[in-house]
Amino acid sequence: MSEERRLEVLRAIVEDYVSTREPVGSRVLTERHRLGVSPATIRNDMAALEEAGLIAQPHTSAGRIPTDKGYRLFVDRLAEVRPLSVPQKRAIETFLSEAVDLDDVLTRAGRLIAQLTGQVAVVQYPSLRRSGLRHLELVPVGGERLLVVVITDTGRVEQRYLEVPSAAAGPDGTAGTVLDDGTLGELRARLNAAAAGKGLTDLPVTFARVVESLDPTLVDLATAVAETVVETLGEENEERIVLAGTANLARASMRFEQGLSPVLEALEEQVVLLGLLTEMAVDGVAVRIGHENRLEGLAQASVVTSGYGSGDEGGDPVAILGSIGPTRMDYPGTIASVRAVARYLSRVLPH
Amino acid sequence: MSEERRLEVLRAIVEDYVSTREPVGSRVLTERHRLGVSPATIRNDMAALEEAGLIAQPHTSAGRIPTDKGYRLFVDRLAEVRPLSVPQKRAIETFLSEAVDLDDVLTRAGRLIAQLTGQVAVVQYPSLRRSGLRHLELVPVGGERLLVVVITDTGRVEQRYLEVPSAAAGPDGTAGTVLDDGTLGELRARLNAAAAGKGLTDLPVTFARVVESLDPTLVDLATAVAETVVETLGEENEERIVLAGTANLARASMRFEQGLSPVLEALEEQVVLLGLLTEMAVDGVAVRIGHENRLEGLAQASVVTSGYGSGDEGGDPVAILGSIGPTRMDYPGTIASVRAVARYLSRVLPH
DNA sequence: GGATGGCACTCGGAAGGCTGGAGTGCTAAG
DNA sequence: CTTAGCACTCCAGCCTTCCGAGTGCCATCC
Repeated sequence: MSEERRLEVLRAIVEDYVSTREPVGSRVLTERHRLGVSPATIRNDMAALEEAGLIAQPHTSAGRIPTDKGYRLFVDRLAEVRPLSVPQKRAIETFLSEAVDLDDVLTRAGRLIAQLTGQVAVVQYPSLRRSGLRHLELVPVGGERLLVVVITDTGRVEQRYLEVPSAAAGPDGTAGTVLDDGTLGELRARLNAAAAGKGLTDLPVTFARVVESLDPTLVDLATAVAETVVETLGEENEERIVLAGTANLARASMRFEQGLSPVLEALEEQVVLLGLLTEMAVDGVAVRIGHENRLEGLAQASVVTSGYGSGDEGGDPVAILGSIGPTRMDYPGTIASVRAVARYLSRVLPH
Repeated sequence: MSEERRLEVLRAIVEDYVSTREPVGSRVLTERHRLGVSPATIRNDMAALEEAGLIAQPHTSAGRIPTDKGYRLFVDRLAEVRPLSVPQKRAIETFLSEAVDLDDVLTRAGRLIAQLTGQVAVVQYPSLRRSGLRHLELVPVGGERLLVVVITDTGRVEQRYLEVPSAAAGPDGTAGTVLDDGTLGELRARLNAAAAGKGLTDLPVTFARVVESLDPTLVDLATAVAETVVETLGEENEERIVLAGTANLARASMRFEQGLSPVLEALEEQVVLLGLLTEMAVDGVAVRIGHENRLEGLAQASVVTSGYGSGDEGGDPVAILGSIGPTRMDYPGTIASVRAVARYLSRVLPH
């Protein structure tokens, strides 16, 4: 009863079950996989695999299906990486290169993954907290409001409205003195000169230094702007997520035993989903199978993710993307797709 | 056989069917609705309603359900407007006022509608083509690229990268001469001064005039910028949509006879969905019932929309939002929710 | 003439029973 | 260790039965 063949049997079971969606029995296994032994032998192996908790039978006298643990072993040791085909790679490249801005890139990445895997895709926006400031823009809006536009290293653009602090307004109550183009231009120039390239950690100090050196009438305004910028970059809940391919879910709905509403619900809880993603932040590809996900709703689902935007290899990735599908998914294919898109994305994004 | 009572019967059927999801028979109708007549009488009325194509039976010896035509009549003549409760209104107001920027407002609006109606919500981004330019920002990125940030009347921020035309670069091949802060600042100032508030129709002319008056070394660059801006505002496919409450769909999946995949598919086709929305553009609330939607996938669904952002009443709305659910939806409730959110949105948005 | 009560008829869907086939585990033999 | 044979289990599909809800029509009443 060679250990080796037993694993081969496990692989066969996983592959068959994934492609047919039916519990697989000893007979079909021998027919479809040239294992060189008879069904009876397979049955012995299967008994051992079941003993080890790698496979299970839905009911007596039914075929076997892999358990979460079985999938785990398959992914870790049995799955062969299957690189994408050249046309596929080319498709990714062209489709992504057609994007006009960051939003567009991420949306397209989502659609790509959804289409390649036939599952749901999740793409997290580049984390603001890990981004540096590229440029800061101040636009007066109406008399008393200022639009603060923050452009990050990663090409993300965030905007916040700011009520101009009343103390900054002229003595007659109008804000004319401060909000004219010249003053604002100078403030912008100073702030930008000092802060360019700096990240969340350095910014407060940097800004403080700039504020000190300013004309007293500008201090209040500058402080408010600085605060807004730091807040914007520090906001945790402002993290965004793109979902794509929800329709795929419905099409594959029979694959989820308990219906797909728990899954859809989990997907709608963006906060929770974000937690899941950041938890999985690694540079390479990570796989969570079934109950390995702490989320109730995803107990029947597996999540395949990869970090992206970590520059040219190494370092913490700037955000995560991935694909979510039934535990009985095509792991090698999904992993390949997710990785491929993540890599291209890393290359395309400004770094 | 009074006409009046017959309509009353129709209303009763719609209301019962919507709340119970079961075909409704003559007996329960008399029990639940104090119509003051016997089941036999109701049966006569129902025969007439069926004759008129307003109701139908799924099978012989089953109760009646409203047809699309029946719902239409109900919506047009029978439904009583049911305003939202005060706490509900307050909830909308506070939730929307907490939003930090446009993206956030629209996302929140979507969630609100989804939650209020228990259905899927659709929110279209303010149309770029109907927006005026509020501010234009030019940010140098690396040596040879320029980030063009366009901020519209409606608070939408769009960004485009622009390769600096080589002719604009200095004779030595570097772009230093043109892309320094001073020149750029001047260009920005000129363009902004000329273009502020102008819309898609006026911009080309305006820009052309500015370009004429510029230093010859700047002409190429300015032209490129102007082109980018006009392109950005004119792009039709760049229209965006926010979806919310997809999970609600799954929860109500049994309400769709043919499963929900056609519906989900229709929702994923953003282009198509946009077409649907723009087709329904009216200032007030519009309702499309079942087959009135040209989309195959939405034959079992109804769409309730409202324009928003049309300033203080009147004029074309700047975009559309709405809710999509099964034909057997709570029309009065949905209409009230959609209208309420649209109104608050119109108020909150910069105009 | 409209409203009503009575009655025969229809039909969908749930409940129960039966059967075939796929699959297992065990044992004994190679 | 592998294999063939065999008895056993159990699901899934199929058919049948049966009940209740609901209808349509007719004769009757106000």
